[in-house]
Amino acid sequence: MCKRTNPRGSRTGRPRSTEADTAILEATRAALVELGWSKLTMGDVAGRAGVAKTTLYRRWANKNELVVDAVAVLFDELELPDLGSLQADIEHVVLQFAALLERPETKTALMAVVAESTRDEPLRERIRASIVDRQKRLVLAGRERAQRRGELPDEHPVSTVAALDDLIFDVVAGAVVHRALVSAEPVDGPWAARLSALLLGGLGAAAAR
Amino acid sequence: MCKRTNPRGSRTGRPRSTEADTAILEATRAALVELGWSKLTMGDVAGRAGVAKTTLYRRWANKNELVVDAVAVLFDELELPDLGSLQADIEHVVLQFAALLERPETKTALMAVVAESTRDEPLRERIRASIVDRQKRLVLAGRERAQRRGELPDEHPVSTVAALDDLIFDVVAGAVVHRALVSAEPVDGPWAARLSALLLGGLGAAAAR
Amino acid sequence: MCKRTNPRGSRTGRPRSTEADTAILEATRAALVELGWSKLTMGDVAGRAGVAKTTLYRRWANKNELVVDAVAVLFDELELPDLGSLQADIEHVVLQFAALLERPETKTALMAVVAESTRDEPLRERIRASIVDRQKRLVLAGRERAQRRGELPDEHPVSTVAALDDLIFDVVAGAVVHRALVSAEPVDGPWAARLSALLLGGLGAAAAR
Amino acid sequence: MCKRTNPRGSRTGRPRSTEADTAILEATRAALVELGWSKLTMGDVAGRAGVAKTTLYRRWANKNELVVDAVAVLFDELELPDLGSLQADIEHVVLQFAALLERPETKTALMAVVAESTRDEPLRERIRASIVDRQKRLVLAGRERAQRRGELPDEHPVSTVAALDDLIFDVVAGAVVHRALVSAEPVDGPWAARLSALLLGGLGAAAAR
DNA sequence: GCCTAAGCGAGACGGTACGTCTAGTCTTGGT
DNA sequence: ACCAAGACTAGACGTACCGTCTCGCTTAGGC
Repeated sequence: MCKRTNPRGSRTGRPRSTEADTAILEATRAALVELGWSKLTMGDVAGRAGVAKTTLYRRWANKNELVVDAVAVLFDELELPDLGSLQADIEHVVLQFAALLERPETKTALMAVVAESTRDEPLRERIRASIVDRQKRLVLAGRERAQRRGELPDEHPVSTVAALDDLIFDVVAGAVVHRALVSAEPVDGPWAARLSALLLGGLGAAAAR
Repeated sequence: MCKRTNPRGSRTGRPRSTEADTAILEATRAALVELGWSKLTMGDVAGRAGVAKTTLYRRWANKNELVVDAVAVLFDELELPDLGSLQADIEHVVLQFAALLERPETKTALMAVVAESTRDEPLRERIRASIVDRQKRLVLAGRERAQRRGELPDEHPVSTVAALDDLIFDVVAGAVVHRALVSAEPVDGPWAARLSALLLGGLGAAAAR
Repeated sequence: MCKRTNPRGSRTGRPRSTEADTAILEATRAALVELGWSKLTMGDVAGRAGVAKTTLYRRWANKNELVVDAVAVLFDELELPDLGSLQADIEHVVLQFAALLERPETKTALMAVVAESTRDEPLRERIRASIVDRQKRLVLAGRERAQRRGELPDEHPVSTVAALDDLIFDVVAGAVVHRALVSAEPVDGPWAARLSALLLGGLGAAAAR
Repeated sequence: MCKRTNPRGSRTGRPRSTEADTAILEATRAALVELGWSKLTMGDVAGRAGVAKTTLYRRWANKNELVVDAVAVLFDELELPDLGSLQADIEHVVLQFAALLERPETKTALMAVVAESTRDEPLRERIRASIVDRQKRLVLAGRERAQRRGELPDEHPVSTVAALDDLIFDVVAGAVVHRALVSAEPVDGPWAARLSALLLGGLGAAAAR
């Protein structure tokens, strides 16, 4: 999560304050809400957290890594309750994800750190570990549940299944992000319904709605 | 494109140097390639273009607007030749778009300006006008061509058609961007084939590949 | 005085603000009075002068050089009016110099920059040019005047005279500084009288007072 | 020398390490040689001494007091062997003192702590006790010896004698320091001879050399 | 062929944030 | 009570950019 010099935690010296850890992450989210990514400053975060700037830099190398850690936890809120059909499950997770992207701390931060990550391999890895891979579980769970229900065939080899999971993930997440942040149009029930229809039956099915 | 004080263009005074215009945009793209979005500075661009900083600010209000203009023209390269089937057309445009996102000047700049735009309405409008809406023509053309070919039904009301165009746009563009920049996996032929199968026939069809 | 990139002053670009120059030097002296050398900060000086920190650094490389320039002008106040005898002239300049060293902006700054100069050759040169050599004129004038009065012989070779001037300078300035700042005893009329007696007639003469 | 909480030395608890005391003072002198006053840091001294920063602060209230103690001992090297005449004694002590001021640990530290002391009364007192007053013994001894030799009259009242001692001290020490550190000229045999001639016989005598 | 308004390169300006450094204090566990 | 280690607050450092503002000079229309 944040850098520790000693592998198994040093035994000597004053230990890091865990209160500072949480105060900093909360302050970061608050600053994101108020200021957005580009106006967020380390000094401001330190001030909000009641902490010296050095305490931030002792834990995170730079703004990007701090923000990734601060935002990552929000993505753990996403859940996939069994609503009885794949269609309903998809619509539900799409709306949940859209609600998350509506929040000011995520909408500005997510794109910004992804943008930075195109030039910063360690940051990309951190994003993948903290955010991206953690959400793939939703696709996995949904697909397996649909197979159990018989909504999807399950005789395919493992590699095909993995490729399909990746595809679904990129399509759903990408479509929602693009709709919400690039097109800047609402991700609402009808749109979610059209998207899930497209996924289940292709363009023809989507057009029929 | 860039701000002109007088509505119909002032008749008096020294006219703006068009050489400066193009030199600045080229310098901006070069700086994006070398430095990426976050390390690009106005002073550096001015230096590369052999131009004073004032000359930049006379034309663009800030870094974001300059970068949008510098990058926008690249998106006009996208074309949609008739390859005989909707499937082929989709795969072709997906690969074209992916190639564009591979270029360092686009990959870092696109996400960054979108991130900024979440807090900057004029910037969002500029992005929409310069980049987003310009690419919707591809969806429009592809969908109409498919209808002419009989691959898609065409009796739907206009509003439904528009909503479908928007959906396709968000799904295709979103999926490619997400795959390329977030998942950081290659957008290659097989993946494009799977995506187009999904669009045409839904998950079942995609799984069959 | 302060660094100028172009030798005879660049013709191009916005010229340096001379108001800023004087405001900064005045602010520096005010800060020295209030805070002393070690608590004086560049940011504070900038704030007092109503100027950005960069404007300070554009003119002076560091705190030391700024302080030397700010304090140097104070030393130009020293004068050597003809009081009729070498003894009176010496006592007068000693008391003047002591009054200067009483001022808080000089007393703390002078020793501090001299201390720094032991590790910084350019600074030593600046001190010599701005402060030290400028005061040697007093010794020169006083010695010549005494020779005209016949209080001192004048048939010596030039090199001997120069060595004597240097000696007098180090003895008088050194004694006053040491008395005022190291011994921290008052430099008053009686002490000045004893010192001048010593200079004129040696220990025996000083003891006789 | 350094602070002890209990007046007669506490009986309870672990006693302070005397090895640490000497290691710290040696490390301080070494750091002064390498870095000079302004770049010397407490952390660096602690590191060199193989000691925790806390251990420094347990003994000295701050950097200045530590440096005064570290340097003070060097001044105890000064001696006043009987060379047979006042003139020879003066020249000898002048050259000794100059040699001391040549050493990097003294030249930078002495002026720096004096500068600090202009704003710090306890520090001034510590300097006086540790350094200044300790050297006055040389003046006292030299003057008494000269009186015994008959080189100086000895019928003066005590107050006059004390004032003369102070004057000699300020003149000699001040002149050497000023020559060495401000004028930055060598304090060599000829200069020492001129200075002692001045002291013994005044300007006329000094000019005659 | 002048006049004049705007553009131009250069670079100083006020501001703001950066990431680093140091001072001096505090908190661990261990001697 | 001491010690080593190292985290802590506070705040200055010097640098880098931003976007604005003079400067003196250039350039092309309109007169």
